[in-house]
Amino acid sequence: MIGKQMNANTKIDKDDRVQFSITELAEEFGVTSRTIRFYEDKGLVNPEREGTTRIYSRKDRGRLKIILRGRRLGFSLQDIKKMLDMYSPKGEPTGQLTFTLQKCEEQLEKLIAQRTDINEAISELEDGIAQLREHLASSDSAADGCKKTIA
Amino acid sequence: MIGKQMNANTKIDKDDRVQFSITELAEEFGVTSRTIRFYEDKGLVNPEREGTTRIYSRKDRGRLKIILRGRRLGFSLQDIKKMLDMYSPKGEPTGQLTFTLQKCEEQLEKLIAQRTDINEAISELEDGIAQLREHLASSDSAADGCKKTIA
DNA sequence: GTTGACGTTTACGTAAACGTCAACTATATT
DNA sequence: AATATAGTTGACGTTTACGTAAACGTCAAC
Repeated sequence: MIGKQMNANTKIDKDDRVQFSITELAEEFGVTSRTIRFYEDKGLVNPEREGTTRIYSRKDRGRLKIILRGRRLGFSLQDIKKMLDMYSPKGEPTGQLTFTLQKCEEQLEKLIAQRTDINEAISELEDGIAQLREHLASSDSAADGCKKTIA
Repeated sequence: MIGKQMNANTKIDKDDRVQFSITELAEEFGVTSRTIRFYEDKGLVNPEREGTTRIYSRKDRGRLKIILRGRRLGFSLQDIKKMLDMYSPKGEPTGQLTFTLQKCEEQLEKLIAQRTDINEAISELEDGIAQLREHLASSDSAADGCKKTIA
């Protein structure tokens, strides 16, 4: 196995690790190994191989971290791939930074717009709930009022 | 056509209409007619037919309104269907009201959770953007810092 | 020498909410 | 009659991010 220990005097402590197996990373990041392989399919990671088995370096692990953060922030895998791709050839990261910055700003706007929508929806729902409660309180056969609340 | 006028002295003004064509409703609600037919496929509306042509009553129009509001509020078509279904057999709307109320409360919670997530994402993004701007301001070959910001 | 844990590939399945044809019908106008 | 306009059905396509078998390899442990 990769994740245990190489031999008796190679003491390796959790975070100084150099190699990781797919399930280790999967567990660490709370995803399935299928997910990680999927990211590979999409060209987001490229671990070494020992035979057919994937071996992940710390760089790979870092990329995974970035990928998952990107997902949390709502980026598509495509966008994340672009950011990652533009990053790798070192030298002039300005282009990449600009690109990433732009994507971030776009995403920020999207999120703000979403928040606005959600806030409106929340208000509407709160109103609707209040009205539903009224109807339930005075529950006779006030069937018509419902139309005007939610459904 | 249905939407124009029946004859010279049947003057019908926009909102007092009794019948609507599919494209009228589509335009009014900003969806495509395909969408409306899709809702029918899913059992959410059931317009009359004149031959094969769909004729929408004001009730149908009302249902559409509800459907679209439901969508805006983030309900699934399935949920909307249930609310609508439970409503139709008049008599004791209490069950339906309770159901709808419950769904609304669930949805409200979901939305609040979403808002929380989005707010966090927004914060992260704002921080990230700020850092990216810094890096771009002092753009030498500070390629390593990027990892710690976004990508 | 078998068990079990872990790994692999290939490939089809899923969910939601429609979009996009294609091919046809019906009505109305020119 | 021919064209224009609006409507219809049916079926397949789209998107995203994986899930879920199937069928098999590998390696250490018991």
